[in-house]
Amino acid sequence: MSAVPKPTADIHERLLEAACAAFREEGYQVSIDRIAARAQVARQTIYNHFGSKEGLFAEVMRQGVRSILVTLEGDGDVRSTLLEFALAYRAKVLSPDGIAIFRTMVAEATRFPALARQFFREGPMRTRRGLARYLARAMDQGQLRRDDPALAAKLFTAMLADFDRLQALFTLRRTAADAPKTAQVVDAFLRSFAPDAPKKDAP
Amino acid sequence: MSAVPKPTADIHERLLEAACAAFREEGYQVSIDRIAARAQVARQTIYNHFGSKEGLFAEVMRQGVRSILVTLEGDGDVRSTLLEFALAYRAKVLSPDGIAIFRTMVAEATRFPALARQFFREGPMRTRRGLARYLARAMDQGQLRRDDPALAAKLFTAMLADFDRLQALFTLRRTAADAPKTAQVVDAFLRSFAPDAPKKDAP
DNA sequence: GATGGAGTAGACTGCCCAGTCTAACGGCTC
DNA sequence: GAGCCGTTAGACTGGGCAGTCTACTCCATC
Repeated sequence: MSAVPKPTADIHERLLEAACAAFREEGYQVSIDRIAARAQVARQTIYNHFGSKEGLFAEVMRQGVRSILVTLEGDGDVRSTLLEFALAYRAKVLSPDGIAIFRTMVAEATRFPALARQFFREGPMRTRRGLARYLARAMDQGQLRRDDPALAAKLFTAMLADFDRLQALFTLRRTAADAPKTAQVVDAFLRSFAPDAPKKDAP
Repeated sequence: MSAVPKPTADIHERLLEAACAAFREEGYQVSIDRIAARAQVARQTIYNHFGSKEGLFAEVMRQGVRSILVTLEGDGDVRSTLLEFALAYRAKVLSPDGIAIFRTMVAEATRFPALARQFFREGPMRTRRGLARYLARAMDQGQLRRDDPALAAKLFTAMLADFDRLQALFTLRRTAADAPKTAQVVDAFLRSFAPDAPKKDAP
């Protein structure tokens, strides 16, 4: 099995996976040889498929950001919709993969400025825009106080991830992304963006 | 002046400064030779002073985290105290230096786990604890709703920095840390943590 | 069974780097 | 002026790495 693991077609896939794991564990400075060994592939094969180390890295990061994306579906009430999103968002962003991709992209942003911008657009910005659209609708329907939806989305995602991400990045310990904590954050957000005054159904 | 810039005593300082700038601009992988050239010093001198590249790096990062710290003094009302803190905090954390130190420490946290932990303790944790103490007092005095001060501090610092920091890290453009935006965040925080109900002086 | 495409092993080039070592320099004190 | 200390320039060691090149092996197709 270790002698003949070559269905010859999905070598590309295998290579991407190996490179992904290697870059996550060791950063961009991992050597091509180590990636090749990991994928059980000759070094030259990597150059055949991706042209250069930079090409491989770019492909891996583009794939990585997609794997972290979270979308939100809004059918229930605002709180449960936001809570569901919050749980999924934290699960992705604080996962070992999410932290590793974040770390690697931060580290290499100055070396690959275009890639870093793309990462930002297709990661944080995309999430924020989707969330802002939802919040805008909720504001229109009077379920949230009228305010800048983009600002609200920024603040919400910030509250969900920031401190725990710092902790994971620097202490290298996985953060316990437990549901009660997440609910606390959702409620703190809702308190700040609740509709102005309950004049209609309260005295 | 460039031929004899050697007061022979503060070579140590000059070295630290040069290393600081070099690490910020190029990351840990900057070569010792480049740092030496920058400080106009022989390579051997670096080893005399710091023992190794790692020793120099550790010293630079420890100094860096201190330079970013923000303390808060609470004499005025809550809002103006928090606003003052918020402005100072954003100015430090989103400054080119703040972003560069953050980037470097994130990138090297796996190589220097002990240093990264120290960074976290003496940076984000310290700030959060100071802020939490202040918030706890404000809660005791009824100026803020009773809640977990540590959580409130986490959320506040998150709202202040997170999204703009991402933007700076990935797009490499400096974020406009303008005062109105900061005030918006402070007010969003205060809305969420305002005292429960104005039962005393309102009907 | 010849051809060609994809993969492989490994040698090789050219480069960079951390850290050590040596010999010399300059200033300081006694 | 002898001795010492910190500094300096540069050679040197030992190592790693990206990317190229060559010679070879499969394997599928025709």
